[in-house]
Amino acid sequence: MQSERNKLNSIEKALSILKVFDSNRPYWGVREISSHLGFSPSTVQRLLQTLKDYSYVEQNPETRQYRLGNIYFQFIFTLQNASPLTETAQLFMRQLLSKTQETVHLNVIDGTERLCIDSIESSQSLKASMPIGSRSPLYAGASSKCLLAYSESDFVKQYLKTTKIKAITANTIVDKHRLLEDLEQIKSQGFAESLGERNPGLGSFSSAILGRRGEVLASVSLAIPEIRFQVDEHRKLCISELTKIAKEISKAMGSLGS
Amino acid sequence: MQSERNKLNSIEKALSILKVFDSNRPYWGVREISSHLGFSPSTVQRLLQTLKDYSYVEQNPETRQYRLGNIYFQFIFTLQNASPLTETAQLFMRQLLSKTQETVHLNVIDGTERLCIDSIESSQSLKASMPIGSRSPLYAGASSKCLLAYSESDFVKQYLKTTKIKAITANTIVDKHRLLEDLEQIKSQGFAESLGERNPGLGSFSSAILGRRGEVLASVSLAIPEIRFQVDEHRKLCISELTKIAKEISKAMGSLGS
DNA sequence: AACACTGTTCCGTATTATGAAACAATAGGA
DNA sequence: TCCTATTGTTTCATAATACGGAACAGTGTT
Repeated sequence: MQSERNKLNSIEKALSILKVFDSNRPYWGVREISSHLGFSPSTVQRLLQTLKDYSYVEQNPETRQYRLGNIYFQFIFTLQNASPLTETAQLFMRQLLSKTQETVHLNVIDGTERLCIDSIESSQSLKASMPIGSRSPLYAGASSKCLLAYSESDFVKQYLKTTKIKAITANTIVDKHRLLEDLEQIKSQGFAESLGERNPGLGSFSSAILGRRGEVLASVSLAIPEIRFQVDEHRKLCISELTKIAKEISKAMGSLGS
Repeated sequence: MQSERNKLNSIEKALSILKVFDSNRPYWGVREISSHLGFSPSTVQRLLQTLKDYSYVEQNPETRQYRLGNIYFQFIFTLQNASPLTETAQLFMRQLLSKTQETVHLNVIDGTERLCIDSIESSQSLKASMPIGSRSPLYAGASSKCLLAYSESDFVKQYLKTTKIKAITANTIVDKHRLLEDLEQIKSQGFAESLGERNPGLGSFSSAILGRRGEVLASVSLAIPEIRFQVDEHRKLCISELTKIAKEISKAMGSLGS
């Protein structure tokens, strides 16, 4: 792949430039990007200028360095208002928050990862955080396992075959057979559960949202601090409210029910 | 400018294509975009293909139509974790939510509009909503007026000269002199206030976040349903907590204080 | 079966993106 | 103060590549 030396057209170059901006390195100079990507400074400069004109990047007038622009907020706004999923899910997610007082989030499969596409945080002092845009591998955490459990078996097989499971915490399920058993249990009981598979001290319940043809569209989840996750009464409340609301969203999305 | 018929390079064309996707029209076909923008179908097709490779758009395998992709969640994640503003503000915003139980949001000036870049929603049954990415003109609503009040006077003059104020609701301040008086009052009392200037039944308080050189970086705001906005005790609590926290964020951002 | 739509591919040409080099502006030493 | 080593930015001749008309390949309708 990389032997094909930079067979990129101008669009690909522009998009590659946008990709270099991340949390670790939000600010970049022209020549930094140039040497990082192997494009000439003038090319980088010209592309950045265009991207700047369209608000995809901003330039600090003092340091002259570039960072991401504000246009992405627009796209998120569109995604959350135009996607039938997010739109209908939001009402129900709020209900779930008010009933459980725990952080509620919505997740989809993106490539081979779970992607959080919406999140409403608990207002308790001790609560789990789950920012929009956060990702995790599909084998760790209730939301991930739930998405995987309801995926087509071909996809699951392929995924497990090509994925090397790395323990993120001591509780991550690293054995593929145990994981498969877990997926079966999730389907039979209607929800996924995890404790500290990704973050120590953090528990989670998750239930699937299914579409018209029974395919998995997303998973709704509750992220719960361990101290409350262990309280039996609270567990029961969370599980029952969560599964109830997941069914309601599924219905609203056209699912025919089980 | 517009007489220069479509003097767009390929990048500009690609970015123009992305712009057609909005809440009103989230799904587009190749030829629809083609006739909408005046680019040839083959050009649109080729550009969409590239954008698809980089997750900027997705294609529905059945309808073959295109919609926005998932990459924007990544950018938002970066923006919220790499921007010193959002990062430091978030902790304080949560404190403000738990003390007032009202929806807290963070806003910046983007062009000639207020742009909401972060939001934590109240978990009360009756609460104001303020989605990330939402916008309003700089003359309506507490958050907007607050941003304007602390902007450089040259900018304010220029803005008022070039802007035609349209009443959004019956309560929108349409008189420029009254607006200027309001801005003065905001600066002297340290917070902005509005009731139903943009949405009937919705009140709001807002306070400015200032940077090292005293320039306005953002505004933190509370969005409050009118029924609670009118309760004197609650008003006092909200105002005092809001102004306190705005000062703390400003301090954390390097402001020298007044 | 013919038609009217889609999205997609092909291909020769002319537009346009390209990178070396020059320019401009800044900061830090000596 | 001058020199150097950095920046970001502009220029320009040339080579590369983006372009659109036309053809292709599906789909659903008439």
